[in-house]
Amino acid sequence: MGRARPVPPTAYAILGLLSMTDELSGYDLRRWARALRFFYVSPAQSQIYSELRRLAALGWVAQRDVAQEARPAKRLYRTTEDGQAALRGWLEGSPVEPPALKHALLLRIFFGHLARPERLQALIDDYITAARMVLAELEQVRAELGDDPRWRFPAAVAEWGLRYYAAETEAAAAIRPCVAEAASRE
Amino acid sequence: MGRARPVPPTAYAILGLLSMTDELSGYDLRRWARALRFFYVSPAQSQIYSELRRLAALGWVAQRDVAQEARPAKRLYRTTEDGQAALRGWLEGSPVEPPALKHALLLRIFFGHLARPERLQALIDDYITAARMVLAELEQVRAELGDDPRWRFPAAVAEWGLRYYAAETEAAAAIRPCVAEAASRE
DNA sequence: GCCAGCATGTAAGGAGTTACATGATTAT
DNA sequence: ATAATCATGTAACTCCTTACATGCTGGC
Repeated sequence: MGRARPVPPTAYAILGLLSMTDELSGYDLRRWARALRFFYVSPAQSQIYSELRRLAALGWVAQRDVAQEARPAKRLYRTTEDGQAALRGWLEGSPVEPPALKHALLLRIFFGHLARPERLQALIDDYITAARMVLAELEQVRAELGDDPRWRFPAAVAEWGLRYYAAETEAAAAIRPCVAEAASRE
Repeated sequence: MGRARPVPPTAYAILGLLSMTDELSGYDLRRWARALRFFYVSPAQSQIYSELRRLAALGWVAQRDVAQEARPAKRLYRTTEDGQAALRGWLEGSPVEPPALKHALLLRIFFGHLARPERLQALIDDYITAARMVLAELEQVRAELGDDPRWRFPAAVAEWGLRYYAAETEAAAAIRPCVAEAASRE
């Protein structure tokens, strides 16, 4: 019973989403997976389907085909006992990867010596605007989750996210003058 | 003169590092690239070499082989005029990708209903410890950069990083009790 | 004797993406 | 008319990673 090669986090993410619901199609999952976008790259549609096939092959999800009138047929998935056990094992036993961040704005600021300062400031301003929009979204998400114990953990993550994006706007605003200083020099 | 397919950000990152220095080998770059690790996944050694070959093929860097006694031969790279122009074009003209985050801890907390609360708390504690270590590193980096105008932009990024990781420790500490609350329920 | 450092490179493969294909229904 | 929604799936490709290969020098 050799443990096969490790399953990627995205597969666990999909399995986890299924574990919080009853039965979902790949199409449904695409919407659910958007909930991850604040803290985890939400997978492409094609990947959702391929991960579902992987999970089915592992016996971690069960599938059921449902015909519909006037709509394409659905394939509904739900977690199996093995799937729940796999998720629990992942949560309890596997090492947590360090967060992977690719911050394209910071990459550009890092090489800011080659840009016009006004351009950098504009990029920072755009970023603050975008972060504020995420904040607004997250506030709504947080409100929708309420204090329903069923969504306690997503709610905790949303609260983290609120702090996260608030800190981003503050950090962006804080370094904006440094870039301005560079502007007044050249 | 059809614009070929876009060059990945990592290539610009390497080009940018070369633009801040005189001449570097792939081996040297591996160390320099570590500076990116706080805000951008720092590339694997093999990728550094392959990106350098790509940049050389584009004419954005020039290479020069240097024989050494008692050491393997070096291949030193420096940016060309075209390379500088490409970097400037990237900074000024190309759209900034939204930050991509893969926060494995938050993914696990999101699915926390399947974990023992003590486990989640331990994960959070580990994360806080790790974030504090990053903070210590960043403080040192920031101190080393000083107020040398040459490193103004890296310094600004380091300051962003200090806020970022401080916010992470705070967010982690803030949601820890929510997880604890779950513990007292079950 | 052994490991770290210097220095480059190949091979294999996994994770993830975009774009395409199909086709009916409903709303604008 | 046209777009969005429902619903799944394939093809091609890129990015990036790990592991391996090579080999000399210097310090402990």
